[in-house]
Amino acid sequence: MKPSKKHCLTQQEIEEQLRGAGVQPTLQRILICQFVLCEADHPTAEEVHLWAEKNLAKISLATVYNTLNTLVDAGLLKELKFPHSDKVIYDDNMEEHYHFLDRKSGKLFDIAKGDVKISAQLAKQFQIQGFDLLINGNYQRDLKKGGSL
Amino acid sequence: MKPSKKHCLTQQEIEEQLRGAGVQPTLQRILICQFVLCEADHPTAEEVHLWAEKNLAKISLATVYNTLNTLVDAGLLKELKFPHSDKVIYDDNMEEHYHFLDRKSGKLFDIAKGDVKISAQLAKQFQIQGFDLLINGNYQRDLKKGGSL
DNA sequence: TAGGAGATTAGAATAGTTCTAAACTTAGAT
DNA sequence: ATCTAAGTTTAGAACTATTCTAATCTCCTA
Repeated sequence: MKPSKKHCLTQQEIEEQLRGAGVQPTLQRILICQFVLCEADHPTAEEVHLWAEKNLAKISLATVYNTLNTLVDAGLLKELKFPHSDKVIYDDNMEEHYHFLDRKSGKLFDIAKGDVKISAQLAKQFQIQGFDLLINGNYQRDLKKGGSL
Repeated sequence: MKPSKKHCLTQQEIEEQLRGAGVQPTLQRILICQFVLCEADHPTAEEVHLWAEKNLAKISLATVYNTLNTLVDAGLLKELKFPHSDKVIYDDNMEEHYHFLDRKSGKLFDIAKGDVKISAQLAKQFQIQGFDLLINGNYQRDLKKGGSL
């Protein structure tokens, strides 16, 4: 069972990433990066705020939004919106990719672009520049024998 | 140049459709159906409201929302949400289909399911039930010689 | 150790939609 | 024609997610 944390970064590394992206590495920003770049999985602003409140005595919701927007502008985070929710979802996977939505849990999974083939035969008026694809269905963990539940 | 109206219905036919779907055909509902089922193309609630105000002396925004939700529940209309806008968009095309978004104009086009082939090679944990696909790009009208602009 | 740019903050504002509770309309039984 | 009950419409309040505003705070540079 591998850990679900994608990539753990030290505070140093986060500071460097921020500075490299032209963003002043303040306490609040470093903390939020720790969460959104290392721990979280498709969090909403609300989830980031909740987490930040636990890990930083005092932080305002406005700062959470400001920071998330700053990170998006700096190219460290992607902003996503899906039909099943009105909340913006943040994704630190900066590769172009698609998503799978588990209908039961509402949980999102990244799907590599290479795992899906899309071919569209459209009238030539339609000049395709990109696809937004949300696959929805059922995520069934522990399918293999000896699943650990 | 064929008219863009998809299917024109008489007031009678609309009343029948409503009754058939178990919805009382009130004046407001018939009027709104006239617009969303016959005239409009992917309207928002706001657009429906604007149109309704012009064609019916007095109608409240609440009624517009109530009616649209009633039509969705009755299976006469689909509710769509896309990442480029926070507004719900209504679609009277009840076939399963995809959409094309013209980046410049923000205009949406229905894309028949058969015009697009999607094949996903995912781990078997992912049991696919459906795809939400938004193709985005450039809609270039008048590509053929003799375009009428 | 003062100046100033930039960051943070609380709370107001905004947008889109839903809720509430009262008034109105309608359908059906008489 | 009349009554009643159920269903519809309405204005405005409420709600949710997010952005804005303007004051305060921080901290780099000189």
